Amino acid sequence: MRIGELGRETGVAVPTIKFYVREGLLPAGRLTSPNQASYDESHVRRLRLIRGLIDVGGLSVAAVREVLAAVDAPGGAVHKVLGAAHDAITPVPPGRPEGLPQARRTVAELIRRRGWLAEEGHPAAEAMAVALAAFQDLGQGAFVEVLDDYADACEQIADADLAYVGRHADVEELVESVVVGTVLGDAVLTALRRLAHVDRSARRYEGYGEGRPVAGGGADEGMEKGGADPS
Amino acid sequence: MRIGELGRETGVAVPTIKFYVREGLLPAGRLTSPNQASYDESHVRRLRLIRGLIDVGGLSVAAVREVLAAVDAPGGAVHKVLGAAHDAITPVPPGRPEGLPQARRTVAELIRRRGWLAEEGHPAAEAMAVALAAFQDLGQGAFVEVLDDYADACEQIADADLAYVGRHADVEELVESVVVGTVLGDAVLTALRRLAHVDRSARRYEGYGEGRPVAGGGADEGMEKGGADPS
DNA sequence: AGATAGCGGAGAGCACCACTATCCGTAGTG
DNA sequence: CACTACGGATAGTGGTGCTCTCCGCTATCT
Repeated sequence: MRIGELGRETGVAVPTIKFYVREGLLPAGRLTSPNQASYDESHVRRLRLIRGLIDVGGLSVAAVREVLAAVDAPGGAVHKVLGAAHDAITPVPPGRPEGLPQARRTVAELIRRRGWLAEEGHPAAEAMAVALAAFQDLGQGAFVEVLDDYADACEQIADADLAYVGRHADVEELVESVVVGTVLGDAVLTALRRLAHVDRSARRYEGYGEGRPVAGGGADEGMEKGGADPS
Repeated sequence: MRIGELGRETGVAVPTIKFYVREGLLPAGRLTSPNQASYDESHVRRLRLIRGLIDVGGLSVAAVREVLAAVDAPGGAVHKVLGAAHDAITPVPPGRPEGLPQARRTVAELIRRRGWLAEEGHPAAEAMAVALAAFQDLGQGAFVEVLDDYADACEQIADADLAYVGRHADVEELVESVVVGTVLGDAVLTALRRLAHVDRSARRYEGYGEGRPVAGGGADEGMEKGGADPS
């Protein structure tokens, strides 16, 4: 397969593919002549992953490069590889609010209370501390009172994620599913949270019946979970 | 208070404040002379909100403008105002994957199965469909099997959020707490999910004890939830 | 054999975004 | 009365994510 076909296959413009190769996101094709190269299914797969991380996950090109480096790393202990991938994924927002040290203590306390095996200085902990400090700055300091509800929910989600991800025998495949599950899973999770908000808000502030009852408007499709067939 | 003090108070550079005023994010100060204006606490508050949404929430300036427009809207029914704020917040990623129609059906089916009072075409539903289609494209179509676990968790979270937000009597205050809770809450939620992943992964792939036991390294702070004092 | 389309590689260019710098004339301040 | 800070406006900056252009070459069609 040549670059044009790769582009058609994935819906990515050819100059963009070249750009990704230059940027080290996508391996170059195998040269068959000094100026002809061939690409295979692994390129298609990798390119789709790149686009997914960028478009849906909202990652920057630089972040994608880091994530892919972690995915491709020779990989010692599974936990380490996953940790590296995780770190590459987790962004820590800028801004240094007033109450950061206090927020860090709140996070450390939460981790302790939960008995979580996580280091205090983990990027995610720092990101969370920044977010909590922002709540504080905005006069919403009481938000910490719902943290345990959030933590409960996150434990459930993490268990579900682990079970899902645990199916993969091959380590490389596992790492990729973790990356995808984490990054795209965030998108799904926030969208679901919005939908749940809409529902709860409708029930509370309308009168249980005013919102259009939903669905059923298009076709009588009876799709169950897991129904979509892979391409 | 003049612009310099406003800047010092919030940690935002004066030219940046001017920029926000030009962009319509922040109302101009009250002119006391043709070329002197005074700012008050509402400006401080609004500016902090803007920075929170941009830095922690990752919103663009344009998105912040929309959100604030919704917050400031004269507001009829509470549910409508919240809906407007919600829509302004929810981004729909670009990219049109192959399986989008199928993914939309999956989402509609989920909403129906859950009995959620949400419209099928809601931005969040669309965002979720895009994310699910991306999973499909990446060969992770089986992810739909954990959707109900995610939905369970989101219902709990939404209930906690509603209870938290429901304290506010004043409508404007309520809307702002919804905006903050939604945008910054996303940041907290994804960070917590990461931490839960780290914990579960450590328990599974290490041996329950290898990870550093966490916390306790800094001081013997005994902070309980809700402890941070507002500034 | 010749025409035509596509290719690999590399550099320059472009559009957008979120600021940031500069300038002007004026206002408040020690 | 010097001096800093201000409001308002315009122009410029740095980073990001592509996109364009050019080159000589190759594969394919007729």
